[in-house]
Amino acid sequence: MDANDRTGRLPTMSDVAAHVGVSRQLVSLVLRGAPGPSRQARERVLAAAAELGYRANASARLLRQKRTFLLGALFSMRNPYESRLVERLFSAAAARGFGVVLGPVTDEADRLRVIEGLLEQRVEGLVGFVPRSTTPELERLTAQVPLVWLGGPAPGDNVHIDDVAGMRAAIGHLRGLGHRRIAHLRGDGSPAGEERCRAYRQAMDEAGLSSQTTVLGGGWDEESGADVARDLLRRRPSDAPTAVVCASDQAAAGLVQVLRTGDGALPGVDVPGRVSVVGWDDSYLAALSFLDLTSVRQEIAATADAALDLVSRRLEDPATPVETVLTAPTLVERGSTGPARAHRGTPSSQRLARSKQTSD
Amino acid sequence: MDANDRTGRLPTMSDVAAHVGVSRQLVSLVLRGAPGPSRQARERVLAAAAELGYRANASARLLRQKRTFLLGALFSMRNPYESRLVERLFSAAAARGFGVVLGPVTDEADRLRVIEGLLEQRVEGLVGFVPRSTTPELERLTAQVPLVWLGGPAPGDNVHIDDVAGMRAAIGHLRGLGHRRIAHLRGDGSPAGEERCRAYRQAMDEAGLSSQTTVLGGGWDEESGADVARDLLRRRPSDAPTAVVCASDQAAAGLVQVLRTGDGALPGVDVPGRVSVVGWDDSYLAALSFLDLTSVRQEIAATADAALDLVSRRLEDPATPVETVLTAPTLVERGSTGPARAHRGTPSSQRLARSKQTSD
DNA sequence: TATCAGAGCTCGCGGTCCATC
DNA sequence: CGATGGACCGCGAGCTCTGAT
Repeated sequence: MDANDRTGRLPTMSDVAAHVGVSRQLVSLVLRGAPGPSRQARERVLAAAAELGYRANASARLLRQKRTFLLGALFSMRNPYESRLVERLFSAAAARGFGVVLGPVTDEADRLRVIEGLLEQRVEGLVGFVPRSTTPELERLTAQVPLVWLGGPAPGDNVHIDDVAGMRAAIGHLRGLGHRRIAHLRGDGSPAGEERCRAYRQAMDEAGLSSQTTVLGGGWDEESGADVARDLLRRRPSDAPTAVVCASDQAAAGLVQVLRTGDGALPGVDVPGRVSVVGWDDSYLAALSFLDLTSVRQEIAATADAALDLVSRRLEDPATPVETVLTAPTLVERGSTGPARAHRGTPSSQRLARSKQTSD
Repeated sequence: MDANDRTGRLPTMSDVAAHVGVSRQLVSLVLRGAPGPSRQARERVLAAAAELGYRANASARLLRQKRTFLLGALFSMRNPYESRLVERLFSAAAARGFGVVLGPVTDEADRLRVIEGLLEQRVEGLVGFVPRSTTPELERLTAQVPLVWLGGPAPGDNVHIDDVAGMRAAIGHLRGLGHRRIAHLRGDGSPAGEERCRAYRQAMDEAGLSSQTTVLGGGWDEESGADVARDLLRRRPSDAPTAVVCASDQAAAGLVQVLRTGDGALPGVDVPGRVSVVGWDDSYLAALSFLDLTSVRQEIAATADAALDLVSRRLEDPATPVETVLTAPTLVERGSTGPARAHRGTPSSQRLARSKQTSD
């Protein structure tokens, strides 16, 4: 427990070996847990290593080994869903004997530099969230390494939620509650947003509700939901959707809060009494007691596992055909959806129908 | 633009050197941008490197160099504030010639392994968020490397917000609006939470409001705020605080939303009409249009810079005395705080005072 | 003499540092 | 000044060597 003497440098395997009076290789074998060393040798080496405060040098190990068993993760730390998934990627990768090097992307232009950094660390593959847009440089770079895209459709291997199945589930649930005017609060213009919007249209068609198709807003965050809410509050009930399927929980949260609270002179309306809202992701937001959002769940663990399966396969056989894995969503039913109301009463009678009001 | 030939291994400096017909060292000098090589040599080497698709090997460089110029960041990816700060740490460190290695902590027990991983990568110092609790192993480990704690008081170098100054600003603001019954929605029992709570008491004392001191709840997240809101909604106005200073924006968000919307049979109340709310951090939540929280701002950039200053100083001189840097907070005034109302009217007259109500 | 566990030796991973031409 | 040769960072792969069975 001497820690390292203040030599300014950490002890190496040679130091440990000298301390015990054995060869450096023996120390290496012991510390790696490799077969060979005798029980006695093991104990003495481990004791010496602890005493000297030995700590492996990752650079040296990585440099020497044929493979690094490292994967890079390309994501935004600002996005809770991405962070969660990357967290999960850690344990899933560890279970397969891989380490994960984080590559947090800040600006879109930064992406290239992050990838270069990961490649300099000799990651064997990449798992990353689809960029809003791509560039020739990006494509050239990503062609050099096995890569699986997450979060939306992309050229090459990719894993993302089955948007159509999710929309079918959400819209089926709402139909069962009597809704017909079911709108979609869309994400942005990225491939992921477009895909989800297409899925909404398709699911509405399949449900025989083509004529009710309405796409609102445009954005993933709370503010996008809030904007749409203000729009809806201005409409007459007969002119507004009775349900909204959102592209994200964040947007759903903004939508619900502004719908309930109102805005300035606009009085709030009840959720789900007047409008039912479905979120997307089933993030922690959806589970908050005061939001209690029905949400289309993306299984984070399943997505992470599928991504690693794909990377592993491509590492083993670079010629394996490109694959898209759609993960199965599940609808988590909570309190933000409820029966559709027939709009026959006057606004005032509706107002009385539910005795919730804001005092003061 | 040949990319690397499919030899299975990336080209090395030797390959580039051979391709140009010069020595490996010259290539090294050119790629490092070191002085020495002639203009001609530079161009030819760079061209060859691009042609062959050369990419530096970080492990080899780190292994050879005397110093790594690497810092480790210990944080939770689930915490938006921590993630933001670490993001900022990246650019701030880069400006000083340091790289940052991320060490995302998941479980508290995991912390040790994360630190060990960073030390194996030979980070020269650590910047980390204070743990909820400490252990002997943790202390032994952190004693081996220059370390600056963030987010709360801790033994050793640390940088965190000046809680007392923040509380003074918040309470002063509220006093100016006529509030006296100013409560505190506290964080958890961690050092950071305790410190902020102490600061609240001190600031209340200084404001001559000792008798009005009230501490509510316990937790940083939205749900903690929601719980406190439900408690407040049950109280008679004369028995409830007219203002609440929260330990976090997240808690403030939960508080405001449940206060406004009400809960089940409990009708909502107006914010800031009935209760003023102050958040803490000035995170993106505070700026959301429908929350619009007055909040005590923690300057992320200033905190990151101060942390790097401290680490740098300790790297240069390990014997420099332990230091605590308190960053100056600023109060960002928004719409969640307003004039205190005298509670002389009847509840019904109060209800009429503001014509916001929930219909349907 | 053949076998084999246990330990050691040599080389080199891909760069940088220093001295030298 | 511009370029080079050699040593070396800390470790792991693969082989050799030793002595006991």
